[in-house]
Amino acid sequence: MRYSMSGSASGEGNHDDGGQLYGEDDTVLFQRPACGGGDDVGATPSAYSTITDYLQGLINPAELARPPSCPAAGQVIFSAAAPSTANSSTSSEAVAAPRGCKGGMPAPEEGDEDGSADHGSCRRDEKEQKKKGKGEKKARGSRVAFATKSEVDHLDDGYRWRKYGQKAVKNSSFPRSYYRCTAPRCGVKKLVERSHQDPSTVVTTYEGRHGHPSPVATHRGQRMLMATGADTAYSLATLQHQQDGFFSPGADVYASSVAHRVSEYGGMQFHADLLPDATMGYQQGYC
DNA sequence: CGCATTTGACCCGCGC
DNA sequence: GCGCGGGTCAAATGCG
Repeated sequence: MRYSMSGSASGEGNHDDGGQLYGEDDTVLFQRPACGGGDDVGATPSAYSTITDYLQGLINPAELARPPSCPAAGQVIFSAAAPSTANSSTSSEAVAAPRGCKGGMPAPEEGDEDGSADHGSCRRDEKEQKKKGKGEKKARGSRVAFATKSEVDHLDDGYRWRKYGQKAVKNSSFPRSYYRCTAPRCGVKKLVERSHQDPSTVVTTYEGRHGHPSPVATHRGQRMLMATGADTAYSLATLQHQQDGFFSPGADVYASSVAHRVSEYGGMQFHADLLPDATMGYQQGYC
């Protein structure tokens, strides 16, 4: 409960130049195109337009793994990253068991008890096991990255996260934060970092899938209400623009504090180079 | 007091 | 084999 609702998330207001798609080394930088001249929210958004959607299992990473023919406009940029290695892309979207790790990295559904395991003589073994579990570093489950314009690093996506680490990453002046879902038996992790190319962009990479409902959603009783933060707010704002009435007035109000700011910004970027494992990335509204 | 965050240390994989 | 970088652990600390 310590996580404050980051409804204060807001766009910076500096528009992307947009319209470009260029590579840097092996990376691909997707940048928002003008797409329809300013108000690019004309297209019908995908039903899987938000981080929340993904977290709720509405987005199938396998779906993300293949470029959409024409993604909807004005949504959160996200990319799916198959658990591929730098040298091999043999893994599919399915969670790959860590090499030789006994028991391996527990699947999110199985949970790792979030460190609730008994402390004692076996701690070392546990540690080693977990360390070995890092073997899955290159053979992870599905990863989906979202790039979001936000001032706050940790966007509230409706789930409760516990920060377990922070590291300075190479080629970036911003640290990367590591979060784990606090729900018992849920091993979902997320990495949050700012784009070194656009500090106003927060790249959130989700790893694994929640096997439980969002606490916020449960509390509010509405799926869309799980959506907070600029990312989803942006989507909501987009929906508002379309006046499709998809979400409830409650959700409208809930997100409006940030949505209007984000929507007027409207620019998001996805930096593939922040996601080494990313096999694809696209920005909705690119068509 | 309980829980989350911070932060230095540690481990592992990978490239050279 | 060694060094680098990423990811994780866990004790210390902070906060409500």
